[in-house]
This record gives sequence, structure tokens and C-alpha cells, in this order.
Amino acid sequence: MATRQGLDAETVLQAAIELADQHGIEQLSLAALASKLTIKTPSLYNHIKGLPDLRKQLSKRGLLLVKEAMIEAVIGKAEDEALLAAGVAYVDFARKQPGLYEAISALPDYEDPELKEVGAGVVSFLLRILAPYRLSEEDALHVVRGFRSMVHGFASLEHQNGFRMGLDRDESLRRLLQTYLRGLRWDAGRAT
Amino acid sequence: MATRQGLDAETVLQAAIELADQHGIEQLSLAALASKLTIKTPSLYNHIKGLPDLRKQLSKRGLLLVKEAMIEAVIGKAEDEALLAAGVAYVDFARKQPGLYEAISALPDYEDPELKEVGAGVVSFLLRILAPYRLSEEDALHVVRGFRSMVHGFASLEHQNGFRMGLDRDESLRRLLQTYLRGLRWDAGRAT
DNA sequence: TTACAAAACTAATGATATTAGTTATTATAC
DNA sequence: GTATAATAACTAATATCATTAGTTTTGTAA
Repeated sequence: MATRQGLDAETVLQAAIELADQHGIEQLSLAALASKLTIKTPSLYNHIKGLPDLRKQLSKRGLLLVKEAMIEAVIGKAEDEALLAAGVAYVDFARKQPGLYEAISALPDYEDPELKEVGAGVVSFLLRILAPYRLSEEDALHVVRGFRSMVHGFASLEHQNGFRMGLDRDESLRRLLQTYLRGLRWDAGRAT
Repeated sequence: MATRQGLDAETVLQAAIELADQHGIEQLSLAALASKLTIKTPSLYNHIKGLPDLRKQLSKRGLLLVKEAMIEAVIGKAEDEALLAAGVAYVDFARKQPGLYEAISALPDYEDPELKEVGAGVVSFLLRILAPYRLSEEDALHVVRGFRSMVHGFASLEHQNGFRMGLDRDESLRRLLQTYLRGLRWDAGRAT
């Protein structure tokens, strides 16, 4: 019965991403996923290790994709322009793939080596954008933390409908980043 | 059997807060909560409406407490000093009450009127701190969004062990806020 | 003391993830 | 082309969980 369909780990992951994007990561259950794939729940275990493993995969994929989105966004740009574009791309990613973004922001164990690695990839990408600023390594790392805090916080609050005033959200993000960047210039003693 | 203990909604909420702070909001189950209170799970329904309701109560309490913490922190301070203190108090709250903080950041329905109200309370508190800056209403609202994004993003990343370099985290937060505030001064055309 | 409200209970239901063991299908080796 | 091995699906079973219904017991108020 049930003629075997060509189902592999990647297909399962894609289906999980769709479900998470549609209904939120909280609603992503193995039952719902199996149903979407028209198989029974236990059959999923041929492709994933379990629900925690699946969520980890979502987190990892999310981190990879958000980094790719930022890389794509900064092509041909440098310094403030590049940081602004990267920040906007980050937030846009969270808007377009809300479930995947939730997976990034709700991960329980950042200690996992795979997640550590992709996380470090994001950080090193940001460090490369910051290179032209000629900051010390320590200063640059503080800036990376600041940048990540800003864009993650913005995306997170926006996602949970935390911005309820009828005020343009893109404008809020742009101002946040630009104000910060101007502060950076000031710090460098060369305000433009 | 089971001599009735003086158990009310507040006691139940407190126990839930303890569990959430200890093991994370994800691990907070009615079964664990009932066990902690030495009652059976269904008995909880005499005090709460259900698990979603309990989580909503945690969110509400968290928002109230984080606002209180900020209010307390800005006593005798104004302008940049006050904003910095409020930001630090926010992050400190997330550190000391991680479960309660998770409840704030993982709430599914910000549409709930009660939550809207306490959320608006936080915003109006921040607006009052911003009053001396004499910004237009629109500008001030953008700044509030920026401030919330920064502190929430920082607290959230720190909570999930997102800052893995051996770099002082308090210093990162201070720099983030101060850099932003200097950018604000520059915007106002009166860089100090 | 009686009556009522409420806080606890037991029992039952339905959803969930997970494991064990089975069947059937695909692909590989000969 | 056939036999074999790997594997993708299945059924059955278990444990945990939230929730509802209905019951008992306790504390309080009349």
C-alpha cells in the first residue's frame, strides 16, 4: 500500500519551512508535517531524527539564508551604505520567511556545533563589511553585536506586532541604523 | 483527602514564573506546575483558564515588571543618562528573570487588549524620557522603536547565547546605546 | 447547623512525539 | 533478469500532555 514517493530529507525540510512560515514555528508538529506530505507520522523518522532535530535544521537553514540575503544585498556597496542594506535585507528576510526567522530566534541550544558554525559565518560576514572602518578587533566585535541586536530586535518586535502605531516601519528601521552609523562616525572623530 | 491549601491565582502565577525562570518557558507545562504545587493538573483550572491564558499572564506580568525596573532605574536621571540606565535595566531584567522575559518576547497574540495596554505603558514611559529632547511626535516614536529594538535584540541574543566571543557584554550594550545616542545628538545638529 | 460556593479530586478524551517491529518497494550486485 | 540488501513506508503500542465532565470534600456564611 501507499506507493513509495521520492521523499528525502530536503523535501521534508522544505515542507517544514512552508508550514512554519504559514502558521508559525509553534504550530509546526510532526503530525501536521506528515499530513502535508501524505505519510504517517512515524515515517518521518526515516528522514529526520525527531522534532528537536527538525527545529535545529530550520534554525541552521534560516541562518544560512539570512546570511545569503545580506551578501546579495551588499553587492556593489560599502561602508554605511552596505551596513544599511544588510540590515534592511535581514529584516526583509524575517518578513518573507517568518517561520524560518522564528526558528533562528527561538533556538534553545546555540551550543550545537553546526549552529555555532553558521552563526560564526554571519559574524565574519559582518566583520568584513566593517573592515573599511579600520576599527580595532575589539571595537569591531562590539559593533557587530550592536548591529545584530538592532536588526534582530527590530525584526522580532515587528514580527510579534510590537509596532502598533501607524508609523512607517521601514522608516523606523532606516533611522535606527542611520542614527547608529552617525554615532559611529562621531566615535571615529570624523563626523561627516 | 488532600487538605485544601490556600492556593490562589497569584500563587499559581508565582510558581509558574519560577518554573519558567528555571527551565525556560518552553518547558513550562501544566503537569510540572501542578506537581510543583502538589496538586493534580486539572485542579489548576480552578485558578487559570488554561495554558495559553497562563502564558498570557506571564507576558503581562513581565511587561509590568520590566517597566517598573526601568522606572526605578531612571530616578534622578535625565536624557542620555536616563536612556542608558533604562536600557541597562531592561537587559538586567531579562538576565534575572529569563523565563518571564521569554514570555514577553514569545507572545503569540499581541492583539490581546490587556497586553496592548501594558505595552502602551512601556511606550509612554519611554516617550516621557524622550521629552527633554524636544523631538516631534513622529521623531520620538521612531526613537522609541529604535530603543526597544536595541535592548530587546540585545537581551534576546544574549539569552540564546548568541554572543560567544570573550568580550564584555555590558560594554557591548553600553556602546550600542551610547553610539545611538550620539547619533541622535548629531541628528539634532548639536553634537556635543 | 445547614447551605452554598469553591477547591480539590477521579475518570475520560484526544492530541502529541516517539519506539519497536513489520511489510513492501526500490536499487544494487551478480 | 534475478536475488539480495537497503530503506521507505506502514501498524501497533507507549508515554506525556492539555482539557473537559462530573464528583467529593472543605471552608465559610447564613
